[in-house]
Amino acid sequence: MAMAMAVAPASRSSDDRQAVAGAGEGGGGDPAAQRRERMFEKVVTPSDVGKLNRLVVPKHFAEKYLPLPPPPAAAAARAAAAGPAGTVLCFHDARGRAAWRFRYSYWSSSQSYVMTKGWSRYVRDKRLAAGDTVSFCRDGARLFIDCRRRRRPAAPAPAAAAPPAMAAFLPPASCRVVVDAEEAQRGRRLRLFGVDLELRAGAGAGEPLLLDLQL
Amino acid sequence: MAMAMAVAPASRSSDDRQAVAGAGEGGGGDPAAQRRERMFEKVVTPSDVGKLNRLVVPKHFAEKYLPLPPPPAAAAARAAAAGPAGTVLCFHDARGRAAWRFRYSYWSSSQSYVMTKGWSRYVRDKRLAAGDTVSFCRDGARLFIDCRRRRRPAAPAPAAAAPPAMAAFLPPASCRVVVDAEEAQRGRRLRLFGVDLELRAGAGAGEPLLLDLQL
DNA sequence: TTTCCCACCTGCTAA
DNA sequence: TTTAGCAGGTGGGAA
Repeated sequence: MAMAMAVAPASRSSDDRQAVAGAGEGGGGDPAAQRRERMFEKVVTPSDVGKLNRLVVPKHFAEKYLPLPPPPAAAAARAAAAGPAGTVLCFHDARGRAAWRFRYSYWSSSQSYVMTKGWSRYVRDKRLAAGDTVSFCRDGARLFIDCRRRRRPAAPAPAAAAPPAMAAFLPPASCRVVVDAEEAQRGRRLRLFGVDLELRAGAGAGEPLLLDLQL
Repeated sequence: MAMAMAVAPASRSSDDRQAVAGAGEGGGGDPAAQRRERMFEKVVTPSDVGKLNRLVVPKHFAEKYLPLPPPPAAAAARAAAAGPAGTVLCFHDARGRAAWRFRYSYWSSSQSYVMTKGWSRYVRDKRLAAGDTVSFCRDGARLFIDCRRRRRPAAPAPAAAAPPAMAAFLPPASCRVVVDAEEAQRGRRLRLFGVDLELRAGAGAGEPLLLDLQL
């Protein structure tokens, strides 16, 4: 994955629009928002908003702002094996009255801190896309979450590059759809002339799949 | 996924060949087999025979035939947290003298009943494949398990299943195109609404490619 | 290391 | 429309 991390402490740079309380659309001039301490923000990766249903929290931010009781401490957890590891964090929506509960835990296999359960709902409800930014703040013990769109909305969807409905009957050029192998293995869906094409590869695929559409 | 469940109580319908004791190949005319009460059978899914090492038992059959002490009862199980939940069921092989022990438990997270430990060995030893059928019977307290191959050893090329040109405008049911991995690697061509689809897989493909066409 | 196993998790979909 | 069921996943621990 060639995506740059692009994680930064929420600095007060000039282009840092509504990084904390959303002075633009939702927050109005909420004075309470002024008291919120910025913790960190992250430009989300494709994986963060994809089917892995988890947000990787950069380790240094995680350990600074969201410490977890026994993170690398592989203590005797057999006795208290009740329930999944980690904890549940409740974030208030910086722009509304909603609250977002995320399971937050440490994955020793990848040595990373992640938000899992609940995260996919946030991605869906906020329509988060790769390149967008999520920011985390706090006011005392109260936690807040906010997000904002990336600067350039980017090409929406290469595959959906606007094939006009009538293109099928007036064949245009040929086009090629390259499906990343990893994506393909998880189930990739294309839409062709109003028909959903779901493509799945076997387990061992190593190279990208090609779907040549000769129109 | 558009996979039909194809689970049914083992009824004595006319096409229900060798549903219980395998009168065809193995069981001969075993009179003992006649006393066995059919419980249920399931056409196993790719997951049931794959790397998840578990068989999902349809809930209504599980609750009817294989009740579990405290299934939805979220009783105080903290005290006796020793060992995994659930129980162990012992099934006699309907065709032989073997016995198969499966851990059987309830997963509250997915609200489903599953056979876990021991199941993968059965899959391996019987060479179970997706689409095959496993059936469960009993004679009093004795439990039996049997399996049989799927009827059609897999369609050679359902791709040519003649989707009429106008089908796109009068949406029929959904159809599934299964492309053999080896075929796919050599370059497989489909024709959809007059459009040639050339499909190529990567080098390492191990399983069949699926192209679900949901019309 | 690999495989199995356990207890979680979630999107899709049919009812 | 909402929801229960389940197919298809995950990380982590044990063997």
